[in-house]
Amino acid sequence: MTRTDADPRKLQAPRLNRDDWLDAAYEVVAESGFDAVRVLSIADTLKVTRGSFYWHFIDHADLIAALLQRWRIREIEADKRLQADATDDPEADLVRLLDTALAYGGSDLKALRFEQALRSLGRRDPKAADMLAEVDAVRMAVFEEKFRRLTGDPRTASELAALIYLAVAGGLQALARPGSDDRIAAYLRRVIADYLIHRQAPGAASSLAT
Amino acid sequence: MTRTDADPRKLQAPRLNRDDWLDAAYEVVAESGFDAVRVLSIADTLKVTRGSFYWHFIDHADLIAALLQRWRIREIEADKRLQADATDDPEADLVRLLDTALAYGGSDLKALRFEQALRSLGRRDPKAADMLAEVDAVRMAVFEEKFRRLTGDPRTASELAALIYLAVAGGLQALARPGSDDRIAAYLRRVIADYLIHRQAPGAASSLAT
DNA sequence: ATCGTACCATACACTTATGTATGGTACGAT
DNA sequence: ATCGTACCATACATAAGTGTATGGTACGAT
Repeated sequence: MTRTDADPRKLQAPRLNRDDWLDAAYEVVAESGFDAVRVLSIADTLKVTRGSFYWHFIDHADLIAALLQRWRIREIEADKRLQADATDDPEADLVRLLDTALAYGGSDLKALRFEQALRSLGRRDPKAADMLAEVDAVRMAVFEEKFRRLTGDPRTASELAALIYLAVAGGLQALARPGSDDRIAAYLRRVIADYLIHRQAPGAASSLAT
Repeated sequence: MTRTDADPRKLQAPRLNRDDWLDAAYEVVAESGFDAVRVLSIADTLKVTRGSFYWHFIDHADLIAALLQRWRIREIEADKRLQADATDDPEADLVRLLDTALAYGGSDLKALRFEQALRSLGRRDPKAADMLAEVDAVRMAVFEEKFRRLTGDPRTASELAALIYLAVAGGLQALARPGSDDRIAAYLRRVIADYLIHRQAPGAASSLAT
């Protein structure tokens, strides 16, 4: 009754762990980018002093590294979950994958903003760039597998997967803007479904051979 | 002979002007983002002290604002130049526009990186976001005008223009990565030319009406 | 020749950030 | 009951950055 009220959920638990700090840092990154991650300001929002931080982390770089690692693990596991939901209809799977990808901008906007900040970091930090490349490859592989079962040609499959990934990335960039339109997502969905999944690009593979 | 050698080009001119500072800041932004713009470090690379800076600028915010303004003016003028090169063949114009846009990632990589950093800033700074929206609108209008002459329908034209812009934006994001492939640009060019310019999406406009 | 102005250096005050060292406290285990 | 440990506060040292005030210097104009 004095301090640590035995409430079921931590209401204002004064004691923190490593993940609490990571969560708070995650918010800052999604809001203002990696360069805005300050130990001092996070400590303020957590209602503790920096003494807490230097107990859970060795230094500032440790925080950033842990944040990247946690993102990496979670994203790869999310893709594993997506691949587990496969049916015997690759076409339906592709549409479903596209839906989840495009819903990224609507449902989990914070995660999208974090990833954008991470891509911004990746242009300077090689470690971040490597992680992004790895996660990108894993995600593309999900699309690629569907296309391979759909078309048979592995080369066309990898190219189509890359193209979809690029278009969705560009679309999400726009979707993350305030005042963005649902029509963009709808239009992207339509065009990709019509052209890439159903019709395919005649001679697209050979055009790359040159 | 003592100091200001009358060489045709400024070799190591000790005296600077406002644009020299803007140029140096531009480099920093393209390299490490807006958050890395330090008056002190730029003064070091320019081989002067901060006394020079506070002569040409009133403060740090002034530098950033001037940098944004200069970018804005230049981009709008570049688009005016593009629109001036119009022929009577909107289809050929579109292909040419696409070429210049995709060459963006290859030829002027520094400008692309600057713009990426600017978009990263735009997620926090409303002024930067406004400028980006304005320049985006101007660029899309260039595509839009071609599509309007090509299709006749203004609605389809604006939607096609938006889609091309998104796809190119996503593609450039990937093209800016080290070890990126020319094949991505080639493939994007092909798909957009085939599908959007030549064939068009049947029923694409009506799909957006719902 | 000097005089003003444009440009820069120097020195100071202030703020914000990191990292470290050390002491304090609550809480479960024994 | 006390004891260790996990967690946090406090205090200190240091660094880096901004902004300001003021003095210095080169250079063209007259």
